[in-house]
Amino acid sequence: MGWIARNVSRKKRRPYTKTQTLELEKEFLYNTYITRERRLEIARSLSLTDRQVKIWFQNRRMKNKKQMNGGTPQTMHMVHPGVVNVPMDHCRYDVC
Amino acid sequence: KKYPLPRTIWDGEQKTHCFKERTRGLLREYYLTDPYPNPNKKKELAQLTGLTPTQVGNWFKNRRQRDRAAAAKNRNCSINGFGSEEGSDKM
DNA sequence: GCATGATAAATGAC
DNA sequence: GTCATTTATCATGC
Repeated sequence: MGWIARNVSRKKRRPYTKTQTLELEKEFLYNTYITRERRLEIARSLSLTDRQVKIWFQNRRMKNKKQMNGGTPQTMHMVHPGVVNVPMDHCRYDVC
Repeated sequence: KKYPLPRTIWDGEQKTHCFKERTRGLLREYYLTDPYPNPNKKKELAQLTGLTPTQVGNWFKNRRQRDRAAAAKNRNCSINGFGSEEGSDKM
């Protein structure tokens, strides 16, 4: 693959804060698709870039889709069955 | 523990931390021939092992990641020597 | 403490 | 946009 000759630096993965994730989840509950305008608004309020919010929604839709058809829970880090789904599997600090 | 994790009705590979040796062997074997299985192959391997296709995908993903890390480490250890490139001893 | 499976950000092909 | 993938990180068993 191309990973041998990869000179262009990749943006380091930075886990989002609890607040950031919570707000994004809230927005996702209202709309799984976000408008450009709303995206800019959220990005500004959460100190994220427009692109980051966009990507977050894309990844979140994929996660949603997987949860929809995946159905059977056999993962190690599942949320409590029976408990109304708390958005966020693990995100501990507000300063990541 | 964070979650008690009740044992669910699931007769495949359970929520174990580590898959069965037979499962790992099977995945390993295929990995050597093709580290990038297509969705159909993933499904097939899933049926063969009792895992979900996602779990199979995760296994290959982790395997590639850790192989790359090992290869990179090798290259660092012997910058102008012969790094044993791909493939790690422990899988 | 490390191996291992799963997940969260980020990228790129299409 | 989706989707497979990479990279870093998390959680857990041993």
